[in-house]
Amino acid sequence: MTGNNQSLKKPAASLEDRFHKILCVIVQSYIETTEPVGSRSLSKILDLGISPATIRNIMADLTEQGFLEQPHTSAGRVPTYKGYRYFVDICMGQTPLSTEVKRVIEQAVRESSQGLVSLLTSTCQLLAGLTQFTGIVASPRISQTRLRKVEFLKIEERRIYVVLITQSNMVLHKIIEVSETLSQDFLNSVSASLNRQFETEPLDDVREQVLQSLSESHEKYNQLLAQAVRLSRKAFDLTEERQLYVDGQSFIVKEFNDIEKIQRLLETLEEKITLIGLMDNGMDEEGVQVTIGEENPITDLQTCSLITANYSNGGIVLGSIGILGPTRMDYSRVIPIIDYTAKSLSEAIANQ
Amino acid sequence: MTGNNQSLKKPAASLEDRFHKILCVIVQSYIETTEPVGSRSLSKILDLGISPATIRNIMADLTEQGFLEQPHTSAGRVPTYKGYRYFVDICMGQTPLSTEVKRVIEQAVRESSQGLVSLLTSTCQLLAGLTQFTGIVASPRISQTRLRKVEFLKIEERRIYVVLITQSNMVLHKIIEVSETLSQDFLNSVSASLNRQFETEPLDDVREQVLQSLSESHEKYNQLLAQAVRLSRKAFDLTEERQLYVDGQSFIVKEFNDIEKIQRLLETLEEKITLIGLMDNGMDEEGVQVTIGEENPITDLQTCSLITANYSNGGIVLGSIGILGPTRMDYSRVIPIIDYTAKSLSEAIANQ
DNA sequence: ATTAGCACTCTAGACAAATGAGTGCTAACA
DNA sequence: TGTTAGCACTCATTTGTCTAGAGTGCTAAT
Repeated sequence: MTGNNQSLKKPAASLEDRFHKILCVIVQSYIETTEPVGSRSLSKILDLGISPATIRNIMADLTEQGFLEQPHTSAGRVPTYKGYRYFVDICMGQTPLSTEVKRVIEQAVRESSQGLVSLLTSTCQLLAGLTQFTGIVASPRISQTRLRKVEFLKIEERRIYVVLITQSNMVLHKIIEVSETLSQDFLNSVSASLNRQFETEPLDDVREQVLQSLSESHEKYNQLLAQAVRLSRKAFDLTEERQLYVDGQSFIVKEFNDIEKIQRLLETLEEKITLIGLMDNGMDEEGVQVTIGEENPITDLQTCSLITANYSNGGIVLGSIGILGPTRMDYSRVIPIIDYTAKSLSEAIANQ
Repeated sequence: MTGNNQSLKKPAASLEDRFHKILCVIVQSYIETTEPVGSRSLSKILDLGISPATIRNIMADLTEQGFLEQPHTSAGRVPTYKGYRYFVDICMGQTPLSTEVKRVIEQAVRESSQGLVSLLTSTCQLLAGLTQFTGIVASPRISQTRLRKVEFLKIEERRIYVVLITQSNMVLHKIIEVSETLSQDFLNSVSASLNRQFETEPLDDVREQVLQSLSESHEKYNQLLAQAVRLSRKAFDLTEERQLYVDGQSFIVKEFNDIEKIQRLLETLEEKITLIGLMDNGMDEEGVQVTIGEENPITDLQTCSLITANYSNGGIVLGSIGILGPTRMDYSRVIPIIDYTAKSLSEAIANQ
């Protein structure tokens, strides 16, 4: 799906040098102008003394090979997703980020030390602002993270506020309801014991171990222990309460003039669950991932490209960030932004 | 701005009965069909044996008085914001909510007991889903709420996680950074003392009192107390970190076919700060507030109507919820939904 | 006061013609 | 054999014109 270089491994090998050059220039020109590019203007841009007629022949071949297509007979050529893929994988250079942009990213990420939610929210805003496309941020898969500390805070007779602090100092919190009345002292003792016992376990394993410790201590089974187990089970039952932050939907309108397409895109962006699944697809891969047009499994997004990168802590991938824009976006500009932002975000989480 | 019944207090007094009836039917018909309504069809709908010509005369008068306008000379009439205002204030009945809708609202609000953020998020989704317009929810003005409990949790050498529980059992939390190393024991003693001292104070006053208690205990001033004061000051410096939740932007596309207008609206919805200010405008008023078209101070929203209601706890208004839709929305359908949702939300907060 | 009748206005849609960008093909050329 | 000039052709877009239809405002009759 993503990062597929399928049939096109080497540049000069699979396509003649000129083919290569012409394809790149077509994509580049189309990205700049949004206009289908014709043989005459291409001949001028190339400035290699090749006549439009020759170029027409080459373009016909490229079309046959699936890199280009024509909106209609008498229009210029437009890249297919395969054309963009070739461009991204082979032709494209990356515009290095100016130190100013870097500073903006670092600052934005550093300033929001008000906890994870505000950090992710402002990262999302940052992405949208810098790229001028729709920013998307998926919150961490918490089950993969390791726990450092648990605290229980009784806020009412049967309601307990649970604070979970991960190894990377992320603070998670939830309210749980319990059926029995538990004293704060009891809660403290449970948390103390948990903290000692499970300090470095991935969250997913904690529940398992709680159950095990129950059976191990079978003989000293008692009422309190049972309560502690019930409590812990609820506390760690976080069943992937993933969040998805989206910002800059208005940029979508700018890029598409088909009103129905706009609506479908906005609807898709409101389907958080689908999008989270999509973002998670790239969790295994490193670096920036580019999903172009029809490479995207979600039909409504097949006129778009999704640029994502993971953020992580201590080698463990937590979640991913990215932007959604039209296939004809300026990849060389956007990719470095996503890359740097993801890295800065990872650092910010590590330094918290 | 909102709730203004300016020049039109009594129905039968200011306008003849027939004027009243015709205006109402025009608004109603336009809301249903989205088509400018002409004299002929109106004559049929009314079925009072009044000829189109007569109706034309009346419509001309209503236009002169500013209740109606014509998109162009040969079109039917369309209500102005003043026309809608008359309709909402005087003509309109409210469609009572079906028990099913009520149950949906209560259930949605009740199910999300995972804390305030998720409660507000799902309320917003609920509003969008039920009304099929864009849902907007502003988080509580926390400075107005009363405090019940404060806890400090040391998550790192110089980072402290502060949990604030309000009288209405809302949980607020933030991370603060301190310059000196503080022991968890010390933190506990500070929170214990604060809890005793300020239990029922509005959050805004707490900081004041902390400073006062400092000067009062001037003679017993010591290092620890100074630290405690610094800590508390930071903890309570919440400077209105308001959140705004928006959901269902895609519904905007459905309602407007001008692509530029859509973009401007989406941009406005991304300007959270502006919107929060707008929502806060109605904080003093009770019940559902309707801001129609040009009544709205924000230019880009003047083709829309904003329906809002406050949610509160113990008589104190916390924040507001609402929807944004086109001026020609079905007010009688939407208003009861907002009303009931706001009340349910208030209850949910109270029962937490 | 109400209404019928009529001339008038304006929009939306249909149709045709002109425009122009761009192609594909063929024959000539180096 | 690869390249190019030339030309006929295609098709989207634009412009102009026309018509149908809906609705109005005005006037004169009831």
